Amino acid sequence: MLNAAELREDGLSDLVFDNAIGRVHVPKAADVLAERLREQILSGRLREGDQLPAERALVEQTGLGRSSVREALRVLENQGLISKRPGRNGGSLIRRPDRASIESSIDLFIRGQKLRFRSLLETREAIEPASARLAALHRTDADIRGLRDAHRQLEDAYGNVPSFLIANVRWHLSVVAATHNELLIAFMTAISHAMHAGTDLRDFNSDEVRTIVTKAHRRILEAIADRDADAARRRMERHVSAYCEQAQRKAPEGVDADGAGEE
Amino acid sequence: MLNAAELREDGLSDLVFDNAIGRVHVPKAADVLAERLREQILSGRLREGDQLPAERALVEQTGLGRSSVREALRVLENQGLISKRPGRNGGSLIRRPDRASIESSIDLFIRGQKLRFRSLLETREAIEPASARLAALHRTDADIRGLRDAHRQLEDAYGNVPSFLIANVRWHLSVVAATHNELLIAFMTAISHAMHAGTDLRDFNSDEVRTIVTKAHRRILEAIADRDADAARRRMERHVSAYCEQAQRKAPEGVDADGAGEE
DNA sequence: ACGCAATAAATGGTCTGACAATATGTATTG
DNA sequence: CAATACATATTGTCAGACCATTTATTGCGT
Repeated sequence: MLNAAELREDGLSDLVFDNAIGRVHVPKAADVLAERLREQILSGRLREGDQLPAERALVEQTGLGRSSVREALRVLENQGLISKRPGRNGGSLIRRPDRASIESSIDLFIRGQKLRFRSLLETREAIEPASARLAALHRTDADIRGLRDAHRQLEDAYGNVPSFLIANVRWHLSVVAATHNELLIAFMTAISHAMHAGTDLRDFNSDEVRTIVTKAHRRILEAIADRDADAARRRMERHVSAYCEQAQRKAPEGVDADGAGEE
Repeated sequence: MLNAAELREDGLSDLVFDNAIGRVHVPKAADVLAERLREQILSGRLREGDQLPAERALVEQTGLGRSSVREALRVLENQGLISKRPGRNGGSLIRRPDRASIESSIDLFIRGQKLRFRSLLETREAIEPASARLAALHRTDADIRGLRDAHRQLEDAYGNVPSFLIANVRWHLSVVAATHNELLIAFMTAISHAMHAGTDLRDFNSDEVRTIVTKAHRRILEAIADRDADAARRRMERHVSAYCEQAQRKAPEGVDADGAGEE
C-alpha cells in the first residue's frame, strides 16, 4: 500500500510538502472503499435489490484486507445503503436509505448539542403550518381516514395525560404524513421524538388545555379534509404558536430538552 | 457469547420460540458496544474532550475481539461522536455531533430516494419564511455584516450566472445563520446542496430575473436589519414562492433532482 | 546543563488465518 | 416422497502479527 511515509524519506521533500500543500490527508482504506461503493450505489450503477460481491470477493477485487472491507460495509450499513444477512445466499443487499438514518442523526444532534427546547419549538413553528397547507393540497382519502383515526385516539385518551400526549404526537405526525413529502415527514418525526421527551406532562394537566387542543385539531382536520389550504395553514399556525407561547412563558430562557421539569 | 443456536437444539423449543416471539433478533457485538458507548457519551458520563480507553484496553474490558471493538468505534466516528488520532497519546476523542452528520444523511436520503425536486421546494417554502422572521428577531450586528457581505457578493456576481447562483445560495444560508437555530441551519444547508445541484442554470439566465432576485433580497435584508419580523417573513415568503412557481411552471410534474435539464 | 538527534513506546491501521454461527441447497434414507 | 442429515456459502468473531504515526524518553555531543 502506498502512503505518506514514502513521500518524505528526506528532509527536503518534507519541507516542500509541508510548505506547499500542508497537512497531507491520508485516507483510510475502509473510507476509500466505502466512498467508491457509495458512489456506485447512488449513481445507479448498482441498483436497489442487487447484491454486492461477498466480502471475500471484495477482498480479492480490491486487494484490501478483510477487516478493511468489513469496516467499509459496516459504514454503508450504518448509512442505510446496504443491509447484510449471514448464511448461504446471504451477503450485502443494496438498499435506498430511508428516513431512519436522518431521524437518528437528528436525534443524536439534538441530544448531543443539548439543543435549547426553544430551537425545537421554532423549527416546529416553521414546519407544521406549511405541512398543514400541503396536507390540504395533497391528502388522499386514506390520509383523512388516518387523521380521523388519530383524532379518535386523542379523544379516547382525554382522561389520561400521558396517553393524551402520545396521541397528540401521533395526530401531528398524521398531518405531516398527509403531505406525502418525505423530507418534512423525516424532520417532523425526528423532532417529535425529542419534543415528546422534553415536554412537561403538567403542560397538559388542565382539562381546559386538552379541550382547546382537541377543538383546534378538529378544525384543522376539517380544513384539510375540505382541501382548504389557507384555512389549514392558518389554523395550524395559531395552534402551534399558542402552544409555543405557553411553553415560552413557562421557561423564558433556554432550558435543555432533558425533560427533568425544574422550578 | 450466548446466542440463538443454543436456544433451539431440539424441535420443541424451536416451535415455542417461533410461535410465541417470532424472529429473535441477535445483536452483533460491535453494535452492542457502540450502543453502550453512545449512551455513556450522550448521558454525559463521558464528557466532550475526554478520551475513550485505547482499543486494546477496550478489548480487555469488554472481552470482545479487536475487530469488533474497531467496528464499534468506526460507527461512532461515523456518527460524529468520536474522532480518532493515531500515534502515542492518540486514541478516541469524544465529540459532540455537529451538523455534518445530519447534512450527510439528508444528502444521502435525497440522492438515494431520487426525491422529487418539488419536495425540496416545499421544504424550502416551509423553512425560509420562518427563518427570515427568526433572523429579524435574533440577529446580531455581526449577522447583518455577514448578510451585507453576502449581498455584495451577489451584486458583484451579477454578470456571471454560475457565480450568481452560488452567491444566491450563500445569501440564503446567511439569513438562516442569523436565526441562530442550529436545526434550521442544518436543514437548510443540506437542502441547499441538493437544490444547487438540481437547479437549471437557465432559470437565472435573464437579466430581469436576476434584478428581481437582487431587489427582493435587498428588501428582506432591510426588514431583518430593522428587526421587522413580520415584514421579513412576508417578503421572504413572496420571494420563495415566486421562485417555486416559476420552477413548477417549467416542470409541472415530478422531475428528479439530477440536474440534467430535459425537454 | 543544554539542545538535538536517535531510540523507544503507545496507539491506531491493516493483513492473515482460523473458527463459529447462520442459512441454504443437496443428498440420503426410511 | 418427505423428513433428516450433510455439504456449502456466507457473515460474525477472535487472535496475533506487523505497519504507520505520533509523542515521550534517552543519550550523546557540545
